[in-house]
Amino acid sequence: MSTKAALNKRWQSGDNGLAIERLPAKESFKSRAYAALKEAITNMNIYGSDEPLLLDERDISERLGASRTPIREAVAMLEQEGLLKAVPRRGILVVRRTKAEMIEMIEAWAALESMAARLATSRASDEAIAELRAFFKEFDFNRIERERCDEYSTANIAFHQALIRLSGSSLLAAMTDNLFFHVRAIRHRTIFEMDRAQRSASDHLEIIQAIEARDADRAERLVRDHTLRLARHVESHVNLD
Amino acid sequence: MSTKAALNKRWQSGDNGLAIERLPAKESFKSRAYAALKEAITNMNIYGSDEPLLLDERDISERLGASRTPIREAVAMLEQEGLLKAVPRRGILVVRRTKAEMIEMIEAWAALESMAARLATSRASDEAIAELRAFFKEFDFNRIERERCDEYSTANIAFHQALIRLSGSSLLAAMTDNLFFHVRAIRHRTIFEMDRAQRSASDHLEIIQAIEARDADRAERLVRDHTLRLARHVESHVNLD
DNA sequence: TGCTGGTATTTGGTATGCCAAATTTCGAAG
DNA sequence: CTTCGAAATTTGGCATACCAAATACCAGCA
Repeated sequence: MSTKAALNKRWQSGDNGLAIERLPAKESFKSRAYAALKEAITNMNIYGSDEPLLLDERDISERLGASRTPIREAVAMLEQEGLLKAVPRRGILVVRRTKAEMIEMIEAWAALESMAARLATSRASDEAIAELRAFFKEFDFNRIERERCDEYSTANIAFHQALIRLSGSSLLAAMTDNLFFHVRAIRHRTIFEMDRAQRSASDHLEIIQAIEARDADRAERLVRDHTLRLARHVESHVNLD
Repeated sequence: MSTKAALNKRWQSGDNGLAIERLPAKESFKSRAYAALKEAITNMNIYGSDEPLLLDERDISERLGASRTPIREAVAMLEQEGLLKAVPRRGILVVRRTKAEMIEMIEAWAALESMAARLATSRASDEAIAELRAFFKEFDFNRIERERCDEYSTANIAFHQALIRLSGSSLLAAMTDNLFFHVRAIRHRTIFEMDRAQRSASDHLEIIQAIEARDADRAERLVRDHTLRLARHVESHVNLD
């Protein structure tokens, strides 16, 4: 290979075993705006009122100290993610999910997490599963009593996330994280209802036992039914729209 | 309500029974660029070579007859979707999935479609299921022989999409569509291998029968195993990376 | 007082231009 | 002929300006 040719493909596959990555390169305004907006939306009580929640590009760009361009790119990403919706000449509004959509999300969650449980039974190490059990101990009813339900809900989801990570599939983790984001958004309105359906510590214990026993079918079924039960609960007890 | 107050909430809920929608409002360059780029990427033989596939903002904006701004927003969306990756001072490259990622996608697909099958058994009408069977007839082995495998693969995926739509969940449909996009991308390289694992018409027939019999557990299991079989096949017979 | 029409303002969409980082070019040195 | 490095070029990130559509405001009329 001539020198010239070598130069021309300088970074096409420079894989010579050297395990170094491109250095962090301070993240762009676009990325920072994306993170800031997502964070802001997360901490927003989306379902607290019925008024349309709308943002203003110029206001955001001012507050973040950047021009509108990177903000608009961040908004485009969040729009793709389904969190925002830019309406021409109106504003950028935070999307509210309907009850039907929320139920679909919980069903998708049930699908993904039950698959994760199945995969975990054949892939997770005993040690990793043990960590799950240790994690589970934190879901002590005593804690539930004395801590804010809001925090408990967060911890509850963390348990499910830990379970999903046992599958070793980063895709299942990513997909459910996105679903959890939306489901968590209605916690302000439905925290009490949802927790009642979700905090069945016995369910969690059974799930862990099934995974420990490497019983794929049982683990999958328990997780699926556990989450589908939440879906049915939301269907009959939660009021959105 | 005063006139002023009425004006202030003019479009919050102007629902007075008049069944007219906001007129189409010609889609923005951003949307068109997004569609055009996605279309282009779809028709691209992503795994046909090992060279990095990179795009150029200025070139694209020229060819689409728009400025770089809307193109950049479209790219940001496709980046969020995982199809592109903009690398500063390098270019916008089309993301290639590793074999491990591809397997994770097929597993997620198995999770979502098996849930769809379960839901379909309790929600789909007999008529809708019948349509599925009619659709299935197109998957005649004779056709397989005489048509291009490429087209067959597309039709095969269409069958799975039809099944998923039976669930009535547009979310499951959307999530799997996205997965199918990626899985289809490697068809050029692995079409023969993948079809061998997927074209088991008998599997499809059994699935339909299970749904017709409203046997949720069986339908779910058949769909799951059918797709997980593809995952294992890809794992052992497909060469990526 | 209440409604109407016109005007000023707001707001997202798009085009342009500049900048810094990274690459490529290319000529001089060895 | 290879190597080296500085200049020229390329390329994405960002800021700014302008536009058209839609809204908000307000004067004027009934």
